[in-house]
Amino acid sequence: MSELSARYNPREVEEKRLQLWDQKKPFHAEAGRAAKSKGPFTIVIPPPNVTGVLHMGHALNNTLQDILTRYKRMQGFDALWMPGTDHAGIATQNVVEKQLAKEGLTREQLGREKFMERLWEWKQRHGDTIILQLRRLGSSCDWDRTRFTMDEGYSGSVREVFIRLYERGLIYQGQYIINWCPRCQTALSDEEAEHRDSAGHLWHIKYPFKDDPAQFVTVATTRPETMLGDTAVAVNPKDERYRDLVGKVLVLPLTGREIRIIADDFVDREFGSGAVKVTPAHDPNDFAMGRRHNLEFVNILKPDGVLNENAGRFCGMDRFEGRKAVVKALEAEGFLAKIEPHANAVRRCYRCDTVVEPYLSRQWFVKMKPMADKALEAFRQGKPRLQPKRWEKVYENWLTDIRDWCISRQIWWGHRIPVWYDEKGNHFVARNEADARVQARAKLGKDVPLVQDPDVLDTWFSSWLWPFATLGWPADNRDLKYFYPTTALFTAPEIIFFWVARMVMAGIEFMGEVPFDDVILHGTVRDAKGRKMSKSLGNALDPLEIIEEYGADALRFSMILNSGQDIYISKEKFEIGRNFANKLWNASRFLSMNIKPEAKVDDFAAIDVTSLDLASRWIISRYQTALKEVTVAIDEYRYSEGENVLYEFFWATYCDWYLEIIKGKLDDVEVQKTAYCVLVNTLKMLHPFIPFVTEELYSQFKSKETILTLEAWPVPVESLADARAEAEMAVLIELVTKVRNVRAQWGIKQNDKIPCVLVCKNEAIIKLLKANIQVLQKLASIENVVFGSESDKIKNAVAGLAGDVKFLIPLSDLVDVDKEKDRIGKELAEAVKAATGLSGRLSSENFVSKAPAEVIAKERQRLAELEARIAELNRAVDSLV
RNA sequence: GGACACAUAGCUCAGCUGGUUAGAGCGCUGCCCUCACAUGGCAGAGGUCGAAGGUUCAAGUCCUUCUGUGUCCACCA
Repeated sequence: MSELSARYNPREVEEKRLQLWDQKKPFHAEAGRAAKSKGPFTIVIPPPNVTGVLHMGHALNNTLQDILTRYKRMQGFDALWMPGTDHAGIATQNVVEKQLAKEGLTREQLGREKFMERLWEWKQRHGDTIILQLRRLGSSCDWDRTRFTMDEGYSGSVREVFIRLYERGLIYQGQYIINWCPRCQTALSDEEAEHRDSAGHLWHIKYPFKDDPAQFVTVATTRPETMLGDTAVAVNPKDERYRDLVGKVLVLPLTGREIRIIADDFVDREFGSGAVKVTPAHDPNDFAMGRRHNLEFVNILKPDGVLNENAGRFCGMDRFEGRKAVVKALEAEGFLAKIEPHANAVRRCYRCDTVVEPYLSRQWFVKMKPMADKALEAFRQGKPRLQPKRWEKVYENWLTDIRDWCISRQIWWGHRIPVWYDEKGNHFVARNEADARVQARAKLGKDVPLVQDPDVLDTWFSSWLWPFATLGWPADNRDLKYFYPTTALFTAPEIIFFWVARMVMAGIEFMGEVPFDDVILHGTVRDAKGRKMSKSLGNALDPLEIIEEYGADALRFSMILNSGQDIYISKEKFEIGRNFANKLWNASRFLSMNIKPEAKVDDFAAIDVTSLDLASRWIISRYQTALKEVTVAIDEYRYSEGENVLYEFFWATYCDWYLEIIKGKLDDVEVQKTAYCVLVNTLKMLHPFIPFVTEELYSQFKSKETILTLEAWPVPVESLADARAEAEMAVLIELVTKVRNVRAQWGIKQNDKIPCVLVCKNEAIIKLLKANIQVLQKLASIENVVFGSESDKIKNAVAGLAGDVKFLIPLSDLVDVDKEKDRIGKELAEAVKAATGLSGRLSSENFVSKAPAEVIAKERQRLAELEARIAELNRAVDSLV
């Protein structure tokens, strides 16, 4: 291992490791493959969209998954991490359409077939890129299983689900108000239409009565152009002001259409004038009212957001242009009562940010309530758990107030809806056209021409099947049985509704089981100023650039160390990870230069602990603690904490103290063994976090082709915890620090060995210091140490050393009064608890009143005595100072 | 309009069920290129734990109110 250079070169090492992993496929999972299999462990990747390249969010998300997967694999689970990508319907289609636009083409001009070819080309090129990038990050996915939501097999699962849901009465087609994006020209689900606050206006318009044009009713609206589609005015039936007017006829300005005043409970008497214009074809509430009152539905918009012939003289105008024109006309003709500023939330397309129109159209829907109820039932039994817990309420609320899911999209990139129509509009839900024909023949008694529904399914209608469709469902196979349900899902809170909740529903519906035990919702990656990283803001850090410059380990390490709620990251942060990897490299290099082959043991059982020096017993004990803490932290998904423990242990404890101490003791083979054993096991613990450098170093010590993720995770050994060694080392460390401090203050150079008198009244401590005098001398750079416990002895000692003595160091071993007080208080609480069985705060309500008075009195008496003793100690301390 | 989260050193954050002297990294100051590492070592300065009350022997930690910041949800025109 002598070829190790003084500086760690991540690029070289990572390339080498990636090649090895590619060859040996150590991440392949199958039932019972692990040496001593502990059973299945499964994660499915949140499939990245094929639209883009790896961003920091992916880097975080996949690092988290990789940490757990590598850890579980080391623990002996058959660890499967299922990779794949998502076709991302609208998003991908938009990107390719933009590309076309540059060539001056539209998708209609190109035609469906040619356009789809372009999309598949895009997918071929970009789908593989992101997978490659995930590999460079170190992700230990079972790459041979990589799935794509539009793969043939996967598409079959999607069709199957549609058909089964239809057969179960959970899918229906209907004419409803949906969210329509005039730019994408497709329907959107409620989740895809995001509310965004905007400063708008409230226009008050006068609607005159037919039989008395001088009188009018005033209505208010934020979208004045929709008045062209009004077919009623509604008031609250309990509203005194309008009671007598219900049923009267008004004349709709600008159109001359006669509309009636209706009464409906929906209307809020307090808002505006208390009268509402009703536009059943362009507002979801009005739509409902329209149904209740049998109103006419007047659609005034074309799919592209341009006013149609129903808009009369405004026909041909864009909706926003039309808005201005309508207002102008109303004003000119005296119908505009007033305009006031009004803040309201406008829905926008989550893919292109265009203002969405509530639009009347025929779409396919999934009836959600029955599935949501089952999901709620499971949730109440604790499945899945969400972390952090606060998201559970959000999740529960959404399921409770669920609305039906509009799943048809008027785009081309996606799964074609498996429905065929005949000329009369009968529909046949079928696995393929041949089946549809069979159905049609059975129903109609003859062959008729059939046309498939031109629409495709919402992209999430395929994503929600991800945990089982990737395993081959509906085919009943061994993998599906073994690896489903999965263990944990790592994702961002933004997609709890889009994805997480729906996966739960699909999992229960088709597999009879919630698809994961734990859902870990991690934060968003932001820049140093707290802004979301995005291409348009220009503040996005490119993970690949970071990998090039600092290494994938550095990227992973720094990111995890910084992960709190949200992650604020800037380029300099990656130095921490880079430096840590370098430190690890150099410590290993140090050992490789100083250790005999026979000292290379990786089991503590091979070390004769009884013969070990204090520092070695101490580092073994500290290692045990670190191991336990890291294991618990990973089990509880607190990775940054686990990483922090390792960082502290390895750098501050192992390198800064232990390695420095043993530099004078390296001729002792047992010490060599200890140093090596702790290092090698620390490499194992670090491996899930920084897989490249740890495996490289590990294999340098072992054989070149060792795969560290297949080695066993270390197991703590209780008997190696050594409280005495820890206490003794704490004293040594404190003393050394103190001496160094004094030296620095007195301006003594670090290499200058100086004589020294240590003053201490505690015989046990003096004994300890004498036993470890070499360590003391080395680390504190002192010599001719004299211990003094009484003033005359000190005087003699100083006299003996004559002019050489630079300073005296008194070691305080006085009682810490505050600490004593705390101890007494705790004792009191515990004593009362022991006597009464009650625990809690010693407050009047919840503790004292429940505990028998005499117990409290007795304990309080004791407390008083103890406090008196403290007062005494206080005086003693004061007199010493 | 509803729900939630956060506020700790100049900056980014730890601090889990209340209990030693509130920690780390970066930055800053001073001294060191000491034979693993200057992507390093040693030492140091810097905090009324957002504000005000309260509970407790004990509060950064629990309760109430306020202020500030952020996130999610929402069919009041």
